[in-house]
Amino acid sequence: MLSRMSIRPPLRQRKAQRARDQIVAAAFELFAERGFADVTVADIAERAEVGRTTFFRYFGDKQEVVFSEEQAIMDDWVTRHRALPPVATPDDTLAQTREFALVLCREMTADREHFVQHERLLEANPELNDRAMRKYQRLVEAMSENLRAKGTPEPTATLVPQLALACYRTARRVAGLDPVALPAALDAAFDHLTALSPTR
Amino acid sequence: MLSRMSIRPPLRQRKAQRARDQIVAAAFELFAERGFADVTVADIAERAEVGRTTFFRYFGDKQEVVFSEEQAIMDDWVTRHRALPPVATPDDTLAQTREFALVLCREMTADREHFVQHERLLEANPELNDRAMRKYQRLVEAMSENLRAKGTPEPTATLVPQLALACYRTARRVAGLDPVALPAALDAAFDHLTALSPTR
DNA sequence: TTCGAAGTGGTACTCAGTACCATAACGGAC
DNA sequence: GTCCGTTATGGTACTGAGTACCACTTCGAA
Repeated sequence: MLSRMSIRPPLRQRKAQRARDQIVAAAFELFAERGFADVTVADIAERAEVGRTTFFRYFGDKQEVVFSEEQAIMDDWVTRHRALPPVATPDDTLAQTREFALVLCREMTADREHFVQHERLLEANPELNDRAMRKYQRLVEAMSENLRAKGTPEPTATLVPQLALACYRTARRVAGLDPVALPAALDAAFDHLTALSPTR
Repeated sequence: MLSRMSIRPPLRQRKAQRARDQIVAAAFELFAERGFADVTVADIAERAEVGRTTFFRYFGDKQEVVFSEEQAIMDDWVTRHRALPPVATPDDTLAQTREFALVLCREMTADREHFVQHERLLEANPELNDRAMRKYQRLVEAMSENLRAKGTPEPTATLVPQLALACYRTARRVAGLDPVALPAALDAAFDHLTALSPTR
């Protein structure tokens, strides 16, 4: 009966999800203990009680496991961004993007512990930072794609999301690892951006 | 006599330079033939007539050889940027950065063949693109550091170079691989940036 | 219960990157 | 030129990521 009411996914899927979760949990435990570089995929697989092969069936490479949660979140962000109403002028595009970026920033720092841990992991491992940049870049490109689909012309469609990223990086630098200060710093960065004028 | 007049570096250094050049040449030949992924370090070493070990003495990893020239150029850029006169306002900082970015952009696309080949290589290999982004980021951070050293306060010191990067990426997207169109597109991106106003 | 499909994990491989070391080449001294 | 300390070289051997392959198990639907 309960199984008829709640649409619970088939056993196959639940098992897969459990394996995935175990791998992620094992990986983060080990990374916290020894650091990313000193943990082998075999270590993770062993603690997660799966085969080494299985690890690679769930994650393309060792780095991906670090971003396993981010991916779903970003997909959600892109979907929500697509649902925003179209805007007419570049200024409105910037305003809308700014607001949206602030929401993302707040969500991203909502779990403060998690945010700090994640950022520390990236700081300690350049390869991970590279990968994170790629993710950000993909997010920004997806936003540009959304804007184009809603009629925003170039170069605004590309430029404005890139500006948002520039503001985020600025905020990230100014606020450091403080998850509370970050949204405010992002807002401030946008203020400084819009305060710039075409000197001469 | 000639050896007394021209200050030619000791044999050791010249040999090292030759080995380096051979490795780079061999690597690019092979990448052009088979693509980055299908060339092993052993292949490169063999064609360059050096040991595999020697390759890693000159380059930290396989990717670094792709950026071997860029590194020296970027160092030069940073030095020249440091030598720029200090400016007082954020608007002036933006204007100076804009001008500087345009110069870099022109230099970067001066050798059109090379530029196109390099960009194609990056497009075909995400890992290389990641690394390139790291390089750009480092350049931007160095510029921020220079600005700070010359008294530019935060967040301008961080924001403005990041904005320049945002404009570059926009230009790169709009102009595609066309090295001639790129500087103009960059200039246009800056125009659009400065045309934005604090709506509402 | 049975059968096809899909997931699992073991074996074995390639290749990047590192450590180590014996040997060769250099450069300054005489 | 000869000698010697220093440094570069490249060979051997190792670890670990990532891939290919495959026999075996488990699931799900009939």
